[in-house]
Amino acid sequence: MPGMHSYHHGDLRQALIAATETLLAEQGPESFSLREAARRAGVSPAAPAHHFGDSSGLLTAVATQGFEGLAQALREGEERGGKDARRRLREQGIAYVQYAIRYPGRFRLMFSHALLRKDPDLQRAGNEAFLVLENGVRAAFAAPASAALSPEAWSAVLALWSVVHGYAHLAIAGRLEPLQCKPRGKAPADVLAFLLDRVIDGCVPRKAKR
Amino acid sequence: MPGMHSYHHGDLRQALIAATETLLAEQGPESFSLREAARRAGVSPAAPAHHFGDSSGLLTAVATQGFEGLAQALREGEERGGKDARRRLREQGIAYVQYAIRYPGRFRLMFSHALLRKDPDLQRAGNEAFLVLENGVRAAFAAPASAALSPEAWSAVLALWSVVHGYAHLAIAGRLEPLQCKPRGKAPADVLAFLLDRVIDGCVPRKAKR
DNA sequence: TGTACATCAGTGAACGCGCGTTCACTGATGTAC
DNA sequence: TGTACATCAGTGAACGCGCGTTCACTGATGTAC
Repeated sequence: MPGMHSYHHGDLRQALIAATETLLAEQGPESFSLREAARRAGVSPAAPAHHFGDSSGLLTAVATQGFEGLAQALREGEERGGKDARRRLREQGIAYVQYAIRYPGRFRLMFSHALLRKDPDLQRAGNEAFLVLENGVRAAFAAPASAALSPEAWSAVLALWSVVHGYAHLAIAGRLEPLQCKPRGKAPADVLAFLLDRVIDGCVPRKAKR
Repeated sequence: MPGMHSYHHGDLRQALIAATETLLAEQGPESFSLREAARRAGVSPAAPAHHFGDSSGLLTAVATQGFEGLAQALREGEERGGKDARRRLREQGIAYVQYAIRYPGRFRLMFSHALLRKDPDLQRAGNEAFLVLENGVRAAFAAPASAALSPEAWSAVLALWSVVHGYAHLAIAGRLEPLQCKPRGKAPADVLAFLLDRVIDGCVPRKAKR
């Protein structure tokens, strides 16, 4: 019954995840505390243990959802790129950076190895996101779905991941703000798009053989 | 007099910085504690306050030295590249990643905005490192030292910084290990060099007009 | 050269704090008969 | 439909911990005369 105060919460699991997201958005993963999350969810400090074991269990669940959301964002971005494989890669890259900037705390948590458990769900979600990129490059190299990628294709995967990951971190850390006045007359979004096109130029063949 | 136990330490300031470096190497910046640093330096918990004010003061001093070391490493790397401007850029990028991998805790601290003070020395040291990259790109574009860089050149600066920064973070976070078996027959160092060359191909003109 | 004194780096005890986790418990829910 | 009981989500008080910072102090150093 909604609105009722009851001894049992109903969906404390999701409520704790939501509270954690709020905390991450406010202060980042380093200063997260299990007690504060419980407080935000209106529940005693011992309650989370029933659902997540300990602090890292809750954070791992949040990071897992984070990777699922990232994979989804990448797929949507890719779709926005239309039919051209290289254009699809560019849009996927933009989506990666936008996701990181929109959810900086969540994004940083997702790569904060020390705070997370080794967990099969987390691993799966991480791989899922990575596969979107890998398949995007696969398409751009016109490589068959089952075969191993060529060293050049792997290099493209790594370069693209590195460049969006680095750009995202620099943006989140506020390192790009002092530079944004320098390339005059370009909106920040255009800067990233142009930059990605240059990297793709260098790493992905313009004409894939069919 | 060396070896003497004396009421005054002699060079507590550097000793605390050294102790902090040890802690950073062991556990990363998140779990740094001022008390532990004092303990390692063999000094009471209140002593650091005399030299650094508070915790963030000490960390800021360490980060400042870190940026100075990075700038130095970039210059040395660049030198290793010989005369060709594009080759120099590549070696500079390799040096960036190597520095991050060699000192992961220090490197992460340097970009942990929340732990550091706004400090003119820190700012200066950060700019110094950035200028090494900017000047490297300037040379590759054959741009005069005083003029503003073209949008294309700025894009190259951003792309190169992003790619090495992202690669470094992914490597530190252990995200690249599972991939290292995939591009068969390439040593990790060669992978990075090849990747950087591709990015430089895309961003930096092959023939600079003189 | 000797003495008085200011300076200030380092002491160590104490403060209050928020934390993660434990524990015996309580009370709502759902199932077996 | 009603009753007994097992289950288990959530309570709230308590634990011990390490932390950053404060405070009045102490003792070595260096300078003025």
